[in-house]
Amino acid sequence: MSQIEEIADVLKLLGDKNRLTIVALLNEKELCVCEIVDILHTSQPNISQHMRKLKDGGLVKEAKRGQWVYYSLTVQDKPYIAEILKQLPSQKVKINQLVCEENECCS
Amino acid sequence: MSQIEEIADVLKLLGDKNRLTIVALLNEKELCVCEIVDILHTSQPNISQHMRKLKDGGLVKEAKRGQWVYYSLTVQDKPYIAEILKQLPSQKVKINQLVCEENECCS
DNA sequence: TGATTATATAATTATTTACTTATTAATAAA
DNA sequence: TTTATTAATAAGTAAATAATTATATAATCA
Repeated sequence: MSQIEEIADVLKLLGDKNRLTIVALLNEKELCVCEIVDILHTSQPNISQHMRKLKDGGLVKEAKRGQWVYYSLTVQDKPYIAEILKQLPSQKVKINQLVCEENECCS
Repeated sequence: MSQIEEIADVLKLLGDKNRLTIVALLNEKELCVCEIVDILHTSQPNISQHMRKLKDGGLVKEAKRGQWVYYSLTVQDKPYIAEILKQLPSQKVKINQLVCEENECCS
């Protein structure tokens, strides 16, 4: 695959509102699937499938701990993604809301 | 539309091999439709439709001169696109090949 | 004027995509 | 061991997308 094609595929991954929001969230801290489901208000299988695409595209990695799977960004090798992340609004509020509902998920 | 949604839409535009190549080409110099058709080896309507999407997304502008329509980039307001352009391989060779076949198109 | 060239638009098709629902697997807790 | 909880997978569906083919518009030129 050509270099342009590879970059186009990465941008296609980020060209989806839900996936771009997930990446913005993970830019604040690693999160487990159920936390992302909570924040994005969509179904667990939907998020699970988005995470697989992001993983296949090399943008995130997973770490299983207990019954939870935590995802984190692996975009250090792609400087243009850092620039995109700078443009995205802070997700701190959403992350903090999670902490306030600790008994709901992943606590 | 949210800020994340707007950026996702731009990235979706760039997340197509043909459109990303067009943007890389226009980063070298403005081009008319028939030149882009020549370089990308696809049909004129196909390119025309990609150009409309890029225009609707605010990434290019058009300038009609004679029977030709020249397109150029309008991405000054989006710094993250500059960073993406830096990662793309140079299109100078393709542009120069165009010049060598001057009697074919847009000459 | 009529022919040619450049581009856009319309309609169609095939493929891809995001999402839902249902099910499975794995871990943990009662 | 039964019951929850977390996450992944499979199957199905509806919508979006890229490309093709055919046609229309507009400018230039003989």
